[in-house]
Amino acid sequence: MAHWLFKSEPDVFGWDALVAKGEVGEEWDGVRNYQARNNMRDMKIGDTGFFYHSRTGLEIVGIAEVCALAHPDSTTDDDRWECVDIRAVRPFKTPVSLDMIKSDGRLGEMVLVKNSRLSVQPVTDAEWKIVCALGQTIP
DNA sequence: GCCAACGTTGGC
DNA sequence: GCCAACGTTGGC
Repeated sequence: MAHWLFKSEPDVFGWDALVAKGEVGEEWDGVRNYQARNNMRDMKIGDTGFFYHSRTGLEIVGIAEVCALAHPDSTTDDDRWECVDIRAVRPFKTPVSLDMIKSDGRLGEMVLVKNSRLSVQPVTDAEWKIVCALGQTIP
């Protein structure tokens, strides 16, 4: 099972908003970047991903899972753009801040550090375990 | 709110 | 096909 990271500005759509969507989850629409789209095309049902608050917050706050495979983005007629649906799984007991990630030598290769602009990122198994441990959360 | 970094666009 | 100009993102 692969792991990912979804970024969102909490002022626009934060963790609480995802939790409020419950089992049905939320269409992760609005992504207009090929790398991010390709990552979503690679996702399988049940893949899990970190939920990261960008711009305000700057921390990973919980774990989400993919509950619908990539499908056309309903917010555009442009058929290049696709998205998955995700739903909240569990919050982190302790949010893991960008500072914590940057100061942990084992996480220096995370895409979040290397290419912070990419809004949907892959996360390696090793990174997944380390961040979950930092967040005091079951992987 | 600023601005560096990045991706995309479009003129040539 | 190159690359300058532009728009957007996100950390600070």
